Amino acid sequence: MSLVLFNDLTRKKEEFIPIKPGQVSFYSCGPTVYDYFHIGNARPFIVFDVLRRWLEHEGYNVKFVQNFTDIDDKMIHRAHKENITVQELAERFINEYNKDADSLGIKRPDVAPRATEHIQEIINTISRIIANGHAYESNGDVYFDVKSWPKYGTLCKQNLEDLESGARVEPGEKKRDPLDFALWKAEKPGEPSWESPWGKGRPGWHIECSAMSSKYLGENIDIHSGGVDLMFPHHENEAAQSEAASNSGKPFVNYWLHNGFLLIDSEKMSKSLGNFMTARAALEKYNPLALRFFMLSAHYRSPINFTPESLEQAESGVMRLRNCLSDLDFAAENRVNDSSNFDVKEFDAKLKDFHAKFADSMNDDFNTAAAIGILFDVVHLINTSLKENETLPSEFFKLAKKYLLEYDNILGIIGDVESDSESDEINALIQERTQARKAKNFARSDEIRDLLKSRGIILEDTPQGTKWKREI
RNA sequence: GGCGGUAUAGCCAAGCGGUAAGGCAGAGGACUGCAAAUCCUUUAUCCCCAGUUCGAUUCUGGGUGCCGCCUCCA
Repeated sequence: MSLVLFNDLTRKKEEFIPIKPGQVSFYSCGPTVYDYFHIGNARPFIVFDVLRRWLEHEGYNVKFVQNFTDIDDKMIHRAHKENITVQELAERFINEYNKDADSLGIKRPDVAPRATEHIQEIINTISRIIANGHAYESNGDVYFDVKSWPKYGTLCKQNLEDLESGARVEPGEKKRDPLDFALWKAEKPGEPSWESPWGKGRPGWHIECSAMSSKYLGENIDIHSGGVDLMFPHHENEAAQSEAASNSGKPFVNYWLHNGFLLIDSEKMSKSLGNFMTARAALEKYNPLALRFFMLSAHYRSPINFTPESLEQAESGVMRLRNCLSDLDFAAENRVNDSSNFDVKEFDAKLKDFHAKFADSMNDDFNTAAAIGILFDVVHLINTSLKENETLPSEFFKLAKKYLLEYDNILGIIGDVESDSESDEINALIQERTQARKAKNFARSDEIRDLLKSRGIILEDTPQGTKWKREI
């Protein structure tokens, strides 16, 4: 089965056919770096990270671009409030973004362009739109002329009249039509500004993505992703700008992908409701693997509800996956026997069958929830094999681990179970406990177990001895 | 008002024409000094009402509930 994606342009699942065979140009809307990003922002970062990894796994050469919006109203307000420059604010929160994204196991983009480093490209793009007759200058502002662009509204499936009725004009704007949106904003006192053919000013919000995506990916790109709320106006405007600038008749984007909203306790997250949570705060409370598991346990287009219960469930699920891997490692040290009569061929055949199902799920509009289901089937198969066979051939361990790691390389929800620097001390305590158990000194034995438990180390007694693992 | 999404067990969540994956939690059992992990067993008239069909959770129509977008929020 080949990859099928739900394209918001057509509202249908479509077979994914890249512009250049074997290559994917992928632009994902990044954060506005005025604050820590929140747990709702984390969803697109995580799910599209997984899509990117899946494409790479399938052999595509993916060029993944995710921007930093480092100049806009929010940036200006926040910098003013903190009494620092917009640039200082951006530096700080780009850094914080990278910290949190790294913690969440999100691969860095191939290119992470910043709006303020592409002012010239933005100005060029605007100039082309004006030259092509789809934008106009008005007292130092430049606006996109929506009425001149018949395709406007095709992404969000709205007609101009309906959009018009919902449009509002901010005081001080100099638009010809309420639907027109700013490409360039004339300088205001105390705000950062750049020289342009229309006087000093700064870019509007949408134009940076048009300018930067075409610079790094070309005028016609394969995939563009973001949250559903960006569909209108952001992506609608981006498409209009990009296509009006290139004037090539080619679509800006072939596949538009939008993730569903993350709710907190069934409500939209907002500061006024008091249910706002940064990714940083979530990471202090929950394991990153559990956060990823949670994000990937539902289809990316469905809304998901962030609750303490759902995160606890995710943590339990992650533990089950990790237990399998650590049981496997432990058994690999104690129970290898190449003359075991375990049927490796049959095992391999089953794993291959699961592998095909996993791939089918991922290829079916990137159905990570179903794929995780298959992963649990694999885990169950491995657990049962470990249970039913006292010894197993080394080929069994090789295969089991190969598949688990392959899946985790895409999903990133199992993580590393290797022992660490503390292990010498832990092993010494375990040895002491083993002696105590031999002497039927269960009081001491349980004391050691509780001591380690309090440090997040779980002991498990097996016929091959005591194994330990970390809580997540 | 316009556009759109969604409704599956106690909870989370796939499936979407041939009578329901998986996970979490619970119950019983095996194993264990006790645990933990794991294994076995167990838990669903798929929101309601019509219709299409040999057959619908799955398609169509109509309800109802919840949610999102409609100018700078992923």
